[in-house]
Amino acid sequence: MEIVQVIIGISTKALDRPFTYIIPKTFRDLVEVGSVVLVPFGKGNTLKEAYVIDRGILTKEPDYQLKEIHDVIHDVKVEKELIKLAYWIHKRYECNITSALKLMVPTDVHSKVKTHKVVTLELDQITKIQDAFQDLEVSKLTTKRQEVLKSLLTRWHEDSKKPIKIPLKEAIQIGKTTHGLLKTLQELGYLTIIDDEIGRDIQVLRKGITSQELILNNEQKMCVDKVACSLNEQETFLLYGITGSGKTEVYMQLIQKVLNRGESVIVLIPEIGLTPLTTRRFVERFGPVVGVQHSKLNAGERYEQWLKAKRGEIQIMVGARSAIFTPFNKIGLIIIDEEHEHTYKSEQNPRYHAREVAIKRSIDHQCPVVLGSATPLIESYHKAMTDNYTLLNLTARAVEGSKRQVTMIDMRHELENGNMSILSNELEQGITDALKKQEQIILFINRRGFANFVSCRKCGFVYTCKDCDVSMTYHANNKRMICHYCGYSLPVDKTCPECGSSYLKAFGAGTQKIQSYIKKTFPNAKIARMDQDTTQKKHGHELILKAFEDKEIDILIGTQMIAKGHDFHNVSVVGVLAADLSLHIDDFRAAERTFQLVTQVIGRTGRGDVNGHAFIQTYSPDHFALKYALEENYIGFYNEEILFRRAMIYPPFCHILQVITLTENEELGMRFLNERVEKIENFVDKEKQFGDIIVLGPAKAGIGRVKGKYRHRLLVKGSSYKQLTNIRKELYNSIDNKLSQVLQIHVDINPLIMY
DNA sequence: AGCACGCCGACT
DNA sequence: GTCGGCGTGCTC
Repeated sequence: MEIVQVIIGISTKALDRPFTYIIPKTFRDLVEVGSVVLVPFGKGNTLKEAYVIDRGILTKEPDYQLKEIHDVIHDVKVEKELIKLAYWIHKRYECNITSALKLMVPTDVHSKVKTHKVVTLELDQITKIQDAFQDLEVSKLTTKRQEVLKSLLTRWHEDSKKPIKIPLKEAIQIGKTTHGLLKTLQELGYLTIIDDEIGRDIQVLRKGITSQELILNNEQKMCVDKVACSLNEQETFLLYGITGSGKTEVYMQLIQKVLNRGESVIVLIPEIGLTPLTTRRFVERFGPVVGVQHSKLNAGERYEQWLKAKRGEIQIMVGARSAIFTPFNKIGLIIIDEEHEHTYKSEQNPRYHAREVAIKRSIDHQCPVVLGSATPLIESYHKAMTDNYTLLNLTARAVEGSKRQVTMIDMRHELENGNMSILSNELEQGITDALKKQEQIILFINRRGFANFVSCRKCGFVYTCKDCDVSMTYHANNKRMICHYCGYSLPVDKTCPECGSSYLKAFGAGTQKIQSYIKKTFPNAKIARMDQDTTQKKHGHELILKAFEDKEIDILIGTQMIAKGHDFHNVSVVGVLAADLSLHIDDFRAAERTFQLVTQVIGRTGRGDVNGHAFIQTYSPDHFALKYALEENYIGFYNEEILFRRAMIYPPFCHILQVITLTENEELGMRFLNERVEKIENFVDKEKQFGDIIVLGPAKAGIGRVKGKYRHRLLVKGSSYKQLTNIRKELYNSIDNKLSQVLQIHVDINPLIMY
């Protein structure tokens, strides 16, 4: 009897093992390793999707009744390489094999959202409708049909001379009608319903002009040549290239070489929503062989991209973290741009790091990996220094021309000189000058909302969230205090809720406050704000960025997201309003993160024809991270930071395991972690060879309470990843069903953000 | 994730 | 006595 081993598509501990099913005769030719099948499961025989991981012949009769495969999803199959990869992820990141396998298949494969139907009205159809309205006797338009067509026509702009396109669902809504009626109208020739295979996002991207290869400078040529030499083998390159050194062109010429060999390329970028320009450049160069994968695609669009990659209809996949699982037959190159970005590490199970997965896949495909950054992760640069990665340098600007100047402003002096405002005199003058010359300005503040916290100057009362241990942020647009951790909000009072005095005052500045201040100071400037609050809508990012690019905005104020690799040519002034904000956080990466951020912001200016000037406002001008960022000296920063990492034993000199417990009972979390520490110490003693384990904590986490749950943290440092894996296993095993109801844990090895 | 079994309290 | 609450355990 022919049988298969399958993994049931339910991510739970109890089902984290193979189950055996019989292959019915009808499916003999269809079922293979990697097939996705539907099987009856459990007492109720509910149909579940399952992944075939093995196929064979039944040798001995089991003591339970075998069931048969119910159906095969024949257009979906997971390649053997990716099944192996799932097992690797399962083992390395300690997640259910099911959730690892699910990474390999686009989500909702079976929800049948494979195509996206669109109602279109071509220009001649619109004319036909209009004629029909003139002569209702001859046309077969019932009142209902007329109404539907009329409502659809409201989407038409006469002067645009473009046909209408409306997603079917939307058309049904606006026409207050049904699919059936629209079909009738199609038969009568008033409209067309088509399968829009690819989402609109991608079509917009495709409309670009094609671009030509640029001429490389010597450094760039050397980079291309070096990587091109290893196209037949696994090698990891770290491409350290300062902003404006032309990394993207290096990527593109390498991609061309790989395409010429008939192989495929995966390009990872941190978050596509933030960098539509980068994506567009790939599409403009390589046209229809480029696929795009990101979080804003719907299930159908994602599935389409996945299939195209599988069928070889596309050869380049540009995407965020999850694009690393693109099912290409033969990968010839993997590129990870801005490799230091923390978005490459998944914050949910499976907590994989795309760089690690990339290197794993490159071994299977025997191809190079290129990690690119202007501010490589300290760990990565260290790997390059110790010959684990091959270092490639781009130290010269690819396009000579504009220059930039960087000024650090000591805000303590501003205060001494009587300037109490958020802007230093120098930066204010810089903005004034830039506005005069019709050049653009970017102001960066790493905090959204209006003010950091609101407090009473009489009694010291501070608005804090009722469920989280954090102060709440004032949002001016709706005059409410908002908790940025759970979203809880309160209307703000005129008087102190504690002592009734009228001395409530907002301290610290967020994007909103800066915006209102700038508006007052520069009343004639066009100002926009870009942060989580203004970009929630689907195309929020693109709209603001586009408006800025089209010079409809003079001053752009924003958080992190404006610091990413945008390429604006008319920006002459950038200001970091409070460079200290990220410096004093409780994380060993504070200095590194500040360096990255300031470097990135500085890199936003002086990109085109206009000379740039970056202003860095700080209360700690002597901090080494800021000093080196100002000098645009990564190597200097690395050399100093690596000493600190070595002395204090932090990555790359150890691995870190972080345990966060969430409990409603404050003591429980602490008690649990203390018990674990005892266990870990015993455990380590027994296996003397891993004697370098260092336990920090347990202690209340930096943010001690979120959404009403107490958070405790334990850190375990050690040189052996495997040993930390063992500790992680022990942690998971120490929680039974009962305990898991009152205590949740999050365990992560080498997290990029600690809190 | 479901579904059934089983052990308790509340009610006809 | 019976109905139904959900804690516990199993699923090829």
